Amino acid sequence: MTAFSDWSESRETVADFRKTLLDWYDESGRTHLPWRENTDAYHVWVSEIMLQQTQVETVIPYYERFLFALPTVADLAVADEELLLKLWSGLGYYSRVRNMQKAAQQVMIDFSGQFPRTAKDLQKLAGIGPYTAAAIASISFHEVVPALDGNMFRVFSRLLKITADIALPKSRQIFYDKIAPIVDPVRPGDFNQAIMDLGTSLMAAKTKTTAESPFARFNLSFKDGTELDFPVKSKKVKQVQRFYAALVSESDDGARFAYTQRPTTGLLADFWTFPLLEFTSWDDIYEGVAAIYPTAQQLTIKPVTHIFTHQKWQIMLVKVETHGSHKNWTYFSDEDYEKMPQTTLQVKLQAALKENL
DNA sequence: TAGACGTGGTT
DNA sequence: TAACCAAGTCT
Repeated sequence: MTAFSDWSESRETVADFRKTLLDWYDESGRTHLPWRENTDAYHVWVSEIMLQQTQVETVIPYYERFLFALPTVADLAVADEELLLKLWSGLGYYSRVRNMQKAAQQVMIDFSGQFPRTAKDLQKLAGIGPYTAAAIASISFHEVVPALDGNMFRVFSRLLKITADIALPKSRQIFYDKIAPIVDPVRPGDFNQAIMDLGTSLMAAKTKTTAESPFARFNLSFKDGTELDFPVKSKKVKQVQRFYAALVSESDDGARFAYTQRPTTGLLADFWTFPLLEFTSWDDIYEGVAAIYPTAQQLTIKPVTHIFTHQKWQIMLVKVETHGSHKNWTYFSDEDYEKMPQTTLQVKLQAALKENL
């Protein structure tokens, strides 16, 4: 092998890389993960969806609970949405679980209860894109396809100094074409999982390769000291600040609080929260609330803050007295509230309320 | 295609 | 702290 040169065309070096990777995986891979104990497509699917943009440690308890409550795809297909959202509460990206039920119904109706066995067909299911399709196809059905996730982009961009911008969708094909011939034809699922483990350990985002690494000799960017320049990634989203008053309205008997249901589309779709009034700046909130509810009392000194990917919310809890009915408000007792699926945002608001009542 | 979509952890 | 990262997909 010539230093500083692309080895992906060399049959010998590719074979060497596969063996090095799989030997390392057998020795150092995270074989103890619950979803690696059973390669049944349903199990792999549930884990892959949960793991999207979500860390392993967070997922484990959710995964165990979900599989216990819904052991088969048939169970998922007919489950109540409220149960699904309960099982997902706090995990985020709630469209994932809604799409999972759609996909389960597709499997039952369009595929006679059997998961499709190829990446191409798996992508027909709701919520399954190119990454998840390839992961399931390779792990459960031994299809020889690369599962291109953030780890694989990073690992191969460094190994082969691929400069395509991973923020651009069109770059996926460039990576796919480069990596597909490298995937181990005998153990494609293990190859993909090994790359993920590699990407979270020896080749994590801010980790630099050492000369002792078994992958140093394959790493072209390590050889010329440009490792942390990869992957090339352009897009950046800036966070928007938003300011809210969360209205705490007790029913006449003092036993229940008012809630409103969020719109069916968009952020936290369909979840119930305290009624929220938005203001353009922090300073407007006090006067703004007082204008509508003259007897309003501020309940919190510091606002509750909640950060989404693209928005930062600051919410002040305000106790209000209302006269007449608010069409969109519903009063729930604590007992009924506990039964409903809740987002982390609402859990924070509720906790702040209990502390300050 | 760029932006929306949750949450928790790290720097 | 604000920004960025973590097993992406949908519109």
